[in-house]
Amino acid sequence: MTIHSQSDKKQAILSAMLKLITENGFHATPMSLVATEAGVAAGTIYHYFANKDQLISELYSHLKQKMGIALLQDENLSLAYPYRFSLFWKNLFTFFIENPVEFKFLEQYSNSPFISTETRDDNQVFYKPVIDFLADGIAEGHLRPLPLEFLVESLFGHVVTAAKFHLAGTQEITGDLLDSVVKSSWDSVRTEEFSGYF
Amino acid sequence: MTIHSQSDKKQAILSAMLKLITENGFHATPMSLVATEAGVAAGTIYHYFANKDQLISELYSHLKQKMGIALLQDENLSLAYPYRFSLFWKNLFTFFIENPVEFKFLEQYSNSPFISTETRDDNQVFYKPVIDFLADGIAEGHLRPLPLEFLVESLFGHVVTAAKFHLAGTQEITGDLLDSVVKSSWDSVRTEEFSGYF
Amino acid sequence: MTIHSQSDKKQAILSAMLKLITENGFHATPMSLVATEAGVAAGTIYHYFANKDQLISELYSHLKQKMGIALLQDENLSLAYPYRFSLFWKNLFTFFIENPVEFKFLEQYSNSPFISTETRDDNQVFYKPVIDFLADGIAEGHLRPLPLEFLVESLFGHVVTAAKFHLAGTQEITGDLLDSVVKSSWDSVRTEEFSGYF
Amino acid sequence: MTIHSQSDKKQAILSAMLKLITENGFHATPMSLVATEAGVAAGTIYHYFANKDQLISELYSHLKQKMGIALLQDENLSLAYPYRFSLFWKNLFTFFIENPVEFKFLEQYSNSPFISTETRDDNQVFYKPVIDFLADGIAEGHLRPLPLEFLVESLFGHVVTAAKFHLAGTQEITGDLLDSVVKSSWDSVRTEEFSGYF
DNA sequence: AATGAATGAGAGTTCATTCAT
DNA sequence: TATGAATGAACTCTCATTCAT
Repeated sequence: MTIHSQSDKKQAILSAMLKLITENGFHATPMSLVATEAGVAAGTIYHYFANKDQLISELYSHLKQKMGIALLQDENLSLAYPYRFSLFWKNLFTFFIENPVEFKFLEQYSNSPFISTETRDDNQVFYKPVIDFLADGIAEGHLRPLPLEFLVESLFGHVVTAAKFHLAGTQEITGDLLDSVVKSSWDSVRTEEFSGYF
Repeated sequence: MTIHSQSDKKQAILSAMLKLITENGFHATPMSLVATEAGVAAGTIYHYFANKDQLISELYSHLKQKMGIALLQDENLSLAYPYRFSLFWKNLFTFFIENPVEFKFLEQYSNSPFISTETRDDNQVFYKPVIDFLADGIAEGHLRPLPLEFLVESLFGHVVTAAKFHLAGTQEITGDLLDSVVKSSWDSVRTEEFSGYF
Repeated sequence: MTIHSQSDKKQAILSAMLKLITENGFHATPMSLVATEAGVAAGTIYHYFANKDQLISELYSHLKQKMGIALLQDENLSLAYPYRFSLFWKNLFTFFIENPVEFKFLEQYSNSPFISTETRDDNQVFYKPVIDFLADGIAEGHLRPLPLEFLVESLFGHVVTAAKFHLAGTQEITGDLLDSVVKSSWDSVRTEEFSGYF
Repeated sequence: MTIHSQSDKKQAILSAMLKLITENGFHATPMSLVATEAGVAAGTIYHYFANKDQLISELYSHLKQKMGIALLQDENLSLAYPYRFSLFWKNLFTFFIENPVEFKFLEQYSNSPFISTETRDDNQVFYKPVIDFLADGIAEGHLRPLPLEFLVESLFGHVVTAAKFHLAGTQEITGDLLDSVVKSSWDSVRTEEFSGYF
């Protein structure tokens, strides 16, 4: 009679690493501690992951995918462009503030040397629908003709900044304030045509 | 005839750490390597810095100050609000793209556990003039009444995103594109009154 | 087929430390040398002991206990007081000269800053029967009414001095000389009543 | 205008080492700390002492000599043997309790590997008069015919034990108690002839 | 004589990883 | 599959000692 099923253990290891690395950082999170927190033996980790970097990398991929799914939730192609924009924006924002630990991990490690460029690129697939949505927005004159990749990073940055501010705890971003913030983001990319929205 | 003056050595250590930590990350930058790169003995580092954390912390403070000075360059109180906005924006952007290593370090460590909250707070003084400028902007109706701290982080994020894109090398942000990007940032915070600028 | 059982390794580490520290002293006994002498890897020491101080402390406790057991050997409550005194005295003396390395360690570290007051106190339990024996001796008029703790230290000192002299090798303390030495010690604490013994 | 004269500095270094090594032990007393405590530069120590071991050794010799002088104070050859015995005993005891730091140092280092056998032997000269006194005591039938060196160590041990007990602070050894303790020591070495003294 | 910055070997300790069970 | 004792390279940091000034 074991406490963990096989995939339970893998999940427990990932969760333990997520929790510990977010709290203490990479170099203050020894594998032995991950093992203890996950309730498995140190050696067991190496049945599921080749090494520490692989574990981090897999955790990153896992969370990136989770984020991609959240981003696309309730996508509705029949909505007007600004409303679709708003939906994606709020989807991402909601994912961040409802998953603060995951958010903090992604914030800290997306640009760190622990995640290889290859790993980063592999996980872009989950965002393709939104990138296409933005490309269409430029093509159809809803969005300014800024370089697409810049546009993506810029908008992503807006949501991140808002989520960090919200989670800092001084002032919640909800209701009217949330709408103002989305409008602020939208105003930075929309063309003249859409000045009336929101 | 010595090769180093006293402050030369301290500076050499800071530079070596900046270079190595940006390339390899904190935990892949042993003090022995810093010593070699700086051309000093391992023990010498400990004459100037109490420990590795202190060294990182002092490096952070040093660069934050340098960034603060660059931000305020050519400040001109007689200019119209949007032009002052544009000056600060471009000052910061220029500092980032002209000091890519410093930029990468600040990007990577500003929010990391290696920098204590105290160290972070201590270094906010250098930015006070710009924060006041933004607070005035809201008070005088040039900027939207968003929470001041959010506004600060949001605008800072715009410059960071632009600098990262520029440095990625695919497409330079200069000339008209730079103006478009500044306008995008400005449009996200300005009130209706200023729709005509840029 | 392994060379060491689990407790073998712990014991090997304790023995190695005992040998080396007695020969060279604390600060000339690096952990790496202890590891080599014990036939284990450096890291292995830290499975059994939290740090060097802990290792010394545990060694001390171990030997104090061993000494306590030797001291009480063949205790015989039906013997006359002076003969019980003589038994304890010779028990301790024999333990010292038969375990010269252990003796030297205890000599060198019992009063050193390496052993915490707490550790020292914790190990007094092994000597309680003898301390009671001495307290009874005063109460019953066999021993002079000197402060108990002084009496204990004084007699302990006699045995230590004799053992050191014996081990120095110039002249063995056995036979008649041993009896003279025990008598000397006894004469320093006995009351008039017992002037005839030995 | 200097603060220290030449020999002042040497003395300051010896005093600083004595204080620090007694408080913290050898391996917790770095030369840099000795320099600070003595109010001199680290390098200056090496003008007066070849190295750390030499410094310890010289400190040891210095204190042994001081102890020898104290031991022989008020020596009076015309006194009866037991009174001369008592004088030496109390001289040594007084030196110990009036110089507790020096006493602690001598206690801790006399038997440590830091003091070479050579250094130890060199300093025996200061005690020659007392050793002769004891040898005479045996020859003349005042003292038991125990090995001379054993007698010396034994009596020395008595004084040390008493001084340690006194300095521990629980109970002072003065007045009648001091007399009892000297008598205890005397009784352990005197022949029958002297049973009436004290 | 005196300084103290600089040295660099070596200390204690950690921890990713292995492997016999 | 799971264990966890064992490994040993590599880490941060200390400190006795030197030497240019």
